[in-house]
Amino acid sequence: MALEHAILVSLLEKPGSGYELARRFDRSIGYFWTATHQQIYRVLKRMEGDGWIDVHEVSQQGKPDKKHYSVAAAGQAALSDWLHEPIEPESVRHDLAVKIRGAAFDDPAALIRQVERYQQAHSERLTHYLAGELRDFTGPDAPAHLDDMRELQHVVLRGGIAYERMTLAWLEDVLATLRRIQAARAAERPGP
Amino acid sequence: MALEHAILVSLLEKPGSGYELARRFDRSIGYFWTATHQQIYRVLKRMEGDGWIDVHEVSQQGKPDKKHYSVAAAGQAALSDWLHEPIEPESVRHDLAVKIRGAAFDDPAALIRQVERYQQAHSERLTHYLAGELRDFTGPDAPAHLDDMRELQHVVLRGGIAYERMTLAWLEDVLATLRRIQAARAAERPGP
DNA sequence: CTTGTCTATGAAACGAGTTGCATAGAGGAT
DNA sequence: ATCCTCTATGCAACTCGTTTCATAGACAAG
Repeated sequence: MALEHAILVSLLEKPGSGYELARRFDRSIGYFWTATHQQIYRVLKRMEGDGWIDVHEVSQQGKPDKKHYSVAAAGQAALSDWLHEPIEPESVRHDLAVKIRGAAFDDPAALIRQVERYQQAHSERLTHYLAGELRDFTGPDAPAHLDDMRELQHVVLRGGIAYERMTLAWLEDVLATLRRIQAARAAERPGP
Repeated sequence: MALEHAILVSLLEKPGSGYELARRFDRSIGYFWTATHQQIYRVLKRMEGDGWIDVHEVSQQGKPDKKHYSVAAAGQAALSDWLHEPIEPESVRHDLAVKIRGAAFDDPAALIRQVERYQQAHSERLTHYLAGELRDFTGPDAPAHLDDMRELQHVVLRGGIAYERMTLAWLEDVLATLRRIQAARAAERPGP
């Protein structure tokens, strides 16, 4: 029920087309809210109908026409209302936690391999976040004075970085636990 | 697509009825995978049809009859297959991150209040996790030797604890940032 | 010259998740 | 007596998210 609001924020940060929004949802905003182009186009249409956003069609040469969206007054108001609502607890859905508990009833070896892959993916994501932070917020090219918008983007990014670091530390714990169990089982039923 | 698997794990840990599962999804398993009783009953029916779980109806006195489920061989196999699949990256959906970035375009005061409430909710959850850890895994009443199942439950709980601690630290950062912005705006446009 | 990628939008169908409602007896509270 | 909560299951309607397919021109690689 909040994709609308994520789109409003993204359009306030920078107006653009549905296509452009879809690419942003693969990057910055997308680290905290995923959406496919299908969802985005559908919701944009509804938001336009509700008067939350304004459109104007832009003819381009060599490329298809695009619809340029920007936030209307009603959209600003809707966002403001939403910001005043209580923050709902995230609805969690962690495959990994379920799989770890499932490993008690199966050979842990397969899961260990998957956790190692997962660990690498998170490690890469951390590297990516840190590069982005250096580039946009703390590096030599970053503006000396950050405006509110960028300050807030930065604190969200810091949250992502903290999350990745915490996850990587925990994954070490998980791997150690899985390997300990694997070793204990091997000792119980020794091979030839 | 993985509620089936969460149910399989929960039933392997302890067989029970749909109602009992629904309550577990409000507690232990529910911290990593949420589900309502509606979803659970629907999926249980499908799993029964697929031969993943066995049922036997239990008459009770003073209470409605219940259907007692346990995992069948086909269910064990399905879980094993799933554990061998790659771990998919969590699909993230953080209201709070979107709201923080939205605060650039609105008065931060309202959001500050909501973040403070949210902080308290996470603080309570951490306390709750720590009490559970003491009770079930490290306290005087905990069994001296933890079996694999409980070892793995414990490492998942440690993940939850690490997550809450990380979140609380980050929320302090968020509040400091929001307050700084609020103060800067007040200084720019001073009141009477 | 065919295949593939990028920009740009959209329809249609399906599957997952949410919300509201219904039933029904036991037991406790006011 | 009446209301509320707990146990226990389920239907129906709805919204949200995912997947597959379609169009269409520009441009680069092989």
